[in-house]
Parts: sequence; structure tokens; C-alpha cells
Amino acid sequence: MKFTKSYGPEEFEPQIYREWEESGAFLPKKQAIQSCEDETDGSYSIVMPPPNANGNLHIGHGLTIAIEDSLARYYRLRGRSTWYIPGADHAGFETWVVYERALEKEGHSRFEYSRDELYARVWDFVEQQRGNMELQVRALGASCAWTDLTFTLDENVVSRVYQTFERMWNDGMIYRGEKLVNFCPKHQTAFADIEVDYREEKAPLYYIKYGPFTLATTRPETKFGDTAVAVNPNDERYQEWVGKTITVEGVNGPFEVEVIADEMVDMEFGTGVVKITPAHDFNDWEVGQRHNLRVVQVIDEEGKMTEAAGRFAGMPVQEARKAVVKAMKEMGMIVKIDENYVTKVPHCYKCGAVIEPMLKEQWFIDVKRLAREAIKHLDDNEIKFYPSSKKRVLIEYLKNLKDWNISRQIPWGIPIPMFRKTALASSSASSSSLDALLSRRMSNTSPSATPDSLNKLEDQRRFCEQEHAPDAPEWIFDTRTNLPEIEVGGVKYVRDEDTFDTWFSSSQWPMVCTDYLEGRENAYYPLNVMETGADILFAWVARMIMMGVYTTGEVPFREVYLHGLVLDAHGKKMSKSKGNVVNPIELVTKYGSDAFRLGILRGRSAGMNQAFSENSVVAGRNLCNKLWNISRFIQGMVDESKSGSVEAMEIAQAEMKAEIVNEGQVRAGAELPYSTDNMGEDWICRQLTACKEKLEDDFANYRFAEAVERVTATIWDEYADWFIESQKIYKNIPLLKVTLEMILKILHPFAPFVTEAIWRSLSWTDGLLMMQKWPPRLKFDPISAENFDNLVAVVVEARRVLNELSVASKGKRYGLLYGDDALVDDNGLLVASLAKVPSIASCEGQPKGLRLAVANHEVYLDVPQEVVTKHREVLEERILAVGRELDALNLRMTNPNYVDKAPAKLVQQTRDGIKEKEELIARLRKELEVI
RNA sequence: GGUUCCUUAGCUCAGUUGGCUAGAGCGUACGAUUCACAUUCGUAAGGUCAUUGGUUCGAGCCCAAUAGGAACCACCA
Repeated sequence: MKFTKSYGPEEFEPQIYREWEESGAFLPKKQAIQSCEDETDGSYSIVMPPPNANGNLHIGHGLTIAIEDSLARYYRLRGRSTWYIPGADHAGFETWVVYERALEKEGHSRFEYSRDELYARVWDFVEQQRGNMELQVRALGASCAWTDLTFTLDENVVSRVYQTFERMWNDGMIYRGEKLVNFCPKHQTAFADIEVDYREEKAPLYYIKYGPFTLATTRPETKFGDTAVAVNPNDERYQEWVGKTITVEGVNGPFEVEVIADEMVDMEFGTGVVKITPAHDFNDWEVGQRHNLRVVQVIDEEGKMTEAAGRFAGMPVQEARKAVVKAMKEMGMIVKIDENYVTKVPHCYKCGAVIEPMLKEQWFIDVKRLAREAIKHLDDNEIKFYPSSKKRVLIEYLKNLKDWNISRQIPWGIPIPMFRKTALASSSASSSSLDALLSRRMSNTSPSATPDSLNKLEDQRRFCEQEHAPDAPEWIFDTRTNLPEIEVGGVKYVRDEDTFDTWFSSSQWPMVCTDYLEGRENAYYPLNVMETGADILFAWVARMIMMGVYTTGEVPFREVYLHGLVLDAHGKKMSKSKGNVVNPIELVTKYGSDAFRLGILRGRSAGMNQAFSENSVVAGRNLCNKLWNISRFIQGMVDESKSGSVEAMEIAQAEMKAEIVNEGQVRAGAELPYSTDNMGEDWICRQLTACKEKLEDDFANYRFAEAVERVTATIWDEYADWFIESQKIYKNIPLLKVTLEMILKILHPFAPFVTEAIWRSLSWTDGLLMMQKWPPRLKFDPISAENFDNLVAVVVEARRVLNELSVASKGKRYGLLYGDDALVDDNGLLVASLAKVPSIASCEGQPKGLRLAVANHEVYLDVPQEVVTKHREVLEERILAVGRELDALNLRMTNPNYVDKAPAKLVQQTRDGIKEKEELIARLRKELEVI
């Protein structure tokens, strides 16, 4: 294939990806056969946090995939049987919101359909939308095993979830509880605490008359649900009232409440008196539990006032608040209003509606045991965290974890496999009345649910149970969730209509993806690493650890790498409303997949929220093009050498050996088919080997910022700028080939497409680059490599001085002269070429011009005497500068503690430095004298 | 209110167990150019590493305090 003048990613990416995928290179088993000889043999497993199956990727996905795929490709090159497992999320609530909106647009409502109908409809809806996400993951180059893609509603996921749920149910860790839950009136579902979005808002704080007290509240409309008034037990102002029942004037007439004492009350806030509304406030609920208070529901599931609000019944909460305040004002019950009070109001994280705490029966997981076990494994350091600080944060979270509400009232999800005994089997009057009572209670249309009425309900149920199936349990576990009703042992049960919280199934992701089976050996579980966003440490990582430990007895992954948020170019959070959202796929289209990956990884470190701008993608694109042109140039040299060169035979032999290497049959450390013939070649072998080894360390420690910077610098600043330049003078075709292959391999994890595109365009390579072996160390002569360092120093100094003279000399070009200097004598042509000077010659014992300030080398720039004289000042300045450095070193040596305590190597280095600087100064002085 | 993190060049960020002259990309200035690459090459300018104190032979890094910023958790009615 011919190399075009610049690299065009769009010409290669789709085709290369297809070939990778079709070759089976993404599948772990295929790789294992080819790389069985590598010393780092073993398996490597990593899962992709499943993106929304019917959504589009955002910048965070771009970062996740760039990180994960770099890891996967690196370990694959290292010879590990690598399994990068992709996933797709049914995204329960997100998808449901989108679907419900679509339904509403068509003029329908969810209440027109049964749950099964809705489930089927959403399934079709998702099916239609699906595929975009997967195409985008491909565009980013993810080397994941597509045939193993797991969708969060797949059969194996559901069966694992049911298995776990059943075990927990049998272990008594699951209970049905009536508790206050966060409830979105718009979406009619409960939320976990972590799904609630608190926003700071101004809310007037009303000081109202309340019997003998004045108290402050932001929610006067809940007054109808007040069943007590509380003060702090230590508050002397109100001691006399504690335990007494007071009469309170209300907008619907007077009512009586008890005065209680509870530690929860902050004496400093407001007047130190709090009205207690157990049905609509979490704190009040807890107070109510402690003091056995009645629970009166005044807000229903649609966010409207219930019958308990009397003439305000049916009003939406906001409206009712205004109406109640107005009525209170008229009755003179409002003492004052603090309009500037700011509080945090809970909102639905999706639709923004105000969340109402609501009394609901839900399924809960008792998390005590789960959390305790998880903490034990964390304390034993079984999981390594990047950044390490997150481990402590996680343990702290687990210590304070509250019971986990796993029920959601949306149809799009995994049905909860629980069935409730029903008395509907017969047509008896008592059972239908129970049903009515039950359904009324479930939907909370009853004005109040006091302990009294609950007890009545219990009594009635017991009565029915005795009649119909006295010994049958109220709830049974059964996986036949496709049926709305089942019969077990002659007793009828109806399905619970709720679905699982997404995190309940996601928490089992590592087991599900790796096909974990109890008692069976599994090389891929635990995962080697869990890579995800730091923002879901609690929601996901914590739960995976708890559930993994519970089910398998071991942690689900060995390491956790958490990435931070990708912020916009100015460090601001990206959001649709700000309009600063960056679409990763647009960048891929514009600059190529590799450019995007290099750009987003540049300067990225664990756990940090970091800014991202298109500039870094441009830099990535430039690197790809640079590498392309390096390859084009080398291919050109290879082609040239083939046509009629005298060394054709020699090269052909070397190539035969090279091919053997390419087939991956040579063990690491075996002879590579090259020899180094000059110091530039030894030098590049040293530099590439060092780079490769540092990269290995970077990967082991997830230092992506440094890895990208290092490999870029090695390819550009060392390989291209010095080695390739030097090869314009001395061509070593076998070494050019070996080293080019090496840089392709070390860049491949980050920039898979361009490296693969080059690999296939080169005349001597074959197969897929992604299936090659990570390069071994290169052999080199260290003394020779060091000589090249010296030569570089001479060239850099020559360039610097030439540049300084460039304005004055107006385009005049000067040659170089050298004295007693073997290095320069032997490499004159190379020095002249690198320094871009027209000539270089021995000064024949007659030094003239401007001597370059390089230690141990005698090289002159052949400039006229007047230029030298002009340069006198520069020389003097330089003597002073070196003198300052020398003083600093000397000062260090005069400190006896330094000589005693610092490592000997360091002290020796200082001594050498002093010697070198002294010599330099002496020489510069001499030069000054000559002038 | 609690926890964690951040403060390094004009901008965005690296900087490993403390070690000599603190790096990169972009930007800026000057220069180059048929001969792989203008998506190029060369050179340079730009930093009291937030502040103050401490530990140490030695601190951007460790400790303490202060100032500013961010994220997460909790939710004061």
C-alpha cells in the first residue's frame, strides 16, 4: 500500500475496526493460543460500564473507553488473554422518562396500559433506538468482545438477580417495609437517596402561632398532618409544656397535639419549636417512630392535598401553600415571614419535580451484613484504589449506609419476583372488601393511615388468611414474573408490580459478565480492574463490592480506577443548559479516533475533575500524522535500499530474521535481527528501551498522563528529531524496521488505528499489529549511546549560537571547525547535517571563530573576528552563570551533613558536577583572553 | 454541618519512595524552508510551585495552620 502525504483517519478506521472484529482478535480465547509463550501469561479481564442501550455516548464514555481500551490493548500485547466485556444498560428510569414523554406526545398515558403491555412497548421502543451506542463504541476503537455483550435485561442477568434475591430473602436480609421514601409525583416512583438532587432555593420561612408557641416552618401546608409539636429536652423555655396536649388554632378549625421532647430539635433554629408531620418529613418520621405518633397523610401521590386538608383538598402543594398562608394571614396567625431564608429542596434528578417524602410499602435490603463484610475485605486491602484516598471515603460511606430501597414503580426493569397472597380466590364479600382496603392503602388515597387503621387492616387480613389459607406465608418468592397471578399449594398469589432499582442488577455486573458460577473455576473473576467514574463510587462500586462478596465470598475486582469529570476548556462542568457540552463522536469525525483518545488522556490522572479542550485533540492528531510520515519516510528508505544496493544480500538475510520476529515466534530477549553501527543507533535503542520500561510502570500504576506524554516525546523528540535525522546520513535498514515496529507497538494502546494502518501499509509486516507481542529490550552499547548524548549537546549549542547570530548575520551561513576532538572528527558529516551548517572541517591546530561552550569538546563556529568580539558580552554572562551554578554545588559540599547523610551516588554526582563546571569556566576564560 | 480533593508558566495540566537546573500541550516572540511531515523544523521568553510556620543535609512533594476553589455525603423544621 502506498503512503499518502498525510494520514487520513476516515480512510482507515471503519475498515480496520471491521477486520479486527471479524478476525476474532477481541475474543480472549483466540489470543491465548497465539501468545502462550509470553512470560506474563495469564488472563486479564475488564468490563465496560454499560452505556444506555438506546442513548448516545457522552464525553465521559469517551474517557472511559479511552482508558479501558488502552489497558486492554496493552495487556493483550503483553500476551495476556484479554477479555474486555461490553455491556448495554436498559437504563430503567432514564429510558422510562424518554418513553413516557413519547407516550404523552401521542396523547396517551401510562395508566391506559397494564405493566406487561408497557414492558413490551418499551422493549420495542428500545429495540428501535438501539445500535447507535454500539456504533459509537466501535468508532472509539474499543477492542471489546462484542459476542459477549450483556444487556442488563438479558436472561442470564435476570436469573442471576433472582438467584441472589432468593438467597437474600432466605437469609432474611430482605424485608417489606412501610417507610418514608423519596417520591417523584410526576413519575410516580420512589427513589434511592442517591438519586435525589438537592438544590438550594429561597423558601420563605413562616413564623406562625401554634397554640401557646410561635414556630418557624417553610411548609405551612403540611400543618394538617401534624400529630405533635416538639421541643428540645434541654430547652428550659418550654419545659412546662412537655407531655401536655395543647389546642392549636388551624385554618380548618382547632385541633389538638401533644408536646414532646426530642433531641432532634435544634434550640437555636427559629424559636426552638418544631411541628411534627411524620408522613411528609424524614426527621419527623423518625421522631414519630420514637414517640409512636399517628401518621396523617396530607399529600397524595400526584402531589395534591388529600381529604385531610379539608377545603384545600385536591390542590397541588405549591398552590395549597399559598392558599394556606393567605388564610393564616387573614386569621392573624402569621407572626413574621423571613423571605430570605435559603434551604435545600429535593428534586427529581430527571424531571426536576419537587420530591415529596411519601409513606410507601417497599422492598428493602438490610445492608448491615453486606456492608460489614465489604468493609472487612476493604480493610484487608483486597482492592487497590486509584486514587487511593477513595478507599477511605468508601469505607466511611459503608459504615453509615442506610437500608437500601430496591423497589421502583416503573414498568421498565426487572420485575421483583415476589407474590402476595390474595383472598381473591373466592368471591366472598370479606375478601373483596379486604381487596378494596388493600388497594386503597397501597395507592394511599385514604386520608390517613394511622397505627389504628393499620392495625384494623392487619386484623382484617388475618381474618381472611384464616379463612382462606391460614398457614400460607403472605409473600412468596417465585420467578414466574411473566404471570400476573400464580397459584401455589392451592393458594392464589398476585405479582408485586414493582421492578428492581437498576443498581440492584448492576451490582452483580462482574459476576454476570464473566459467567461466574458457584463452585466453578473462573479465570476472569475477579476482574483485574474496575474502571468507572468517581461519581458512581457509592451507587455502583460500593454495591458491586457488597454483592460480590456476598455471592462469591471474594471481592469482584482487584483494582479500582476512578476517573473524574471531564470539564469544559475553562474547567466548568459540562451541561446542556450551559451549552458547553462536547460530543466525543464529533471530535472523532473531525480528527480521528486516535486523536480523540490521545487528547482526552493527555494530562488525565485518577479521580481528578479536569478540563478538556479541542487543542489537546489537535495535538493528538498531529502526533498521528507525524508517525505516519515517519513511517512513510522509513518505507521510502527501505524501498530505495532494495533497488540494486550492494548490501542487498545482507539486508535480505536480516529481513528473513525480521519476519520470524513478526510472526511472534521469537521469545522475548532473543536476538533481534539488527546490529548497531553508530552511536545514534545505540542511543535510540537505549531511549526506546527506557521508554518501553517506563511505560510498563505507567500502565501498572495507571499513570495515563505520563504515559501519553512519554511516548509522544520519545517518538517525536527523540526518534524523529534525532534518530531519523541521523539516519539520513547512516542508513541501517534492519534497525529502522525493528525500531519502527517498536514505536508502533508502544503507541498502539493509545492510538490503535493509525498504528494498525501503518502496520498494514509497510511492505515487510504482516498480520494484525494488535495481535503482536510487546517489544523486548533492545541491545545497545551504553558508551556509544552516551557519546551520542555528547554529540547532541554540541549540535544544540551550535544551533543556539547560530540562532543568536541569525539576526545580525542576515542569512549568512557559517561552517564549523573542530580541534582535537575525536568524536566530532569521526562524525563530522552527521554533526554538520544535524546542526544544518554548510561545512565542517578540522582547524588544523589553528583555532579561530567562536568556540562553543560544550564540556570536553573543542568546536568552533567559523565566524569573522568582529562577530566574535561582539559576542564577548555573551561569553562573560555565561561565565557568571556557570559560576553561580558552581557556587551552589560548592555550598552543598561544604555542608558536612550533606556529605555524611546523602546517598554516596548523589555526593559523587555533585563532585563530578563541580569538576565539570570548573573546567568549563577555565576554558571560557581562556577564550575570552583569545578575543 | 461532615468528608475528600485541588491551588505549579498567559491558558489547561503532569510532576512516582523528598535528590542536583520543576516538565508538557496550546498560546507568545524570533528564525528556517524544493529533497518524510506547515498537521513541519530550529531557538527563545515565561515559574518567589496559594500564604505562613515546622520536620530534614535537602521540600512542589512530608506535618500544622491560614486563604481561595471544587466534588461528594448529610438535610435545620
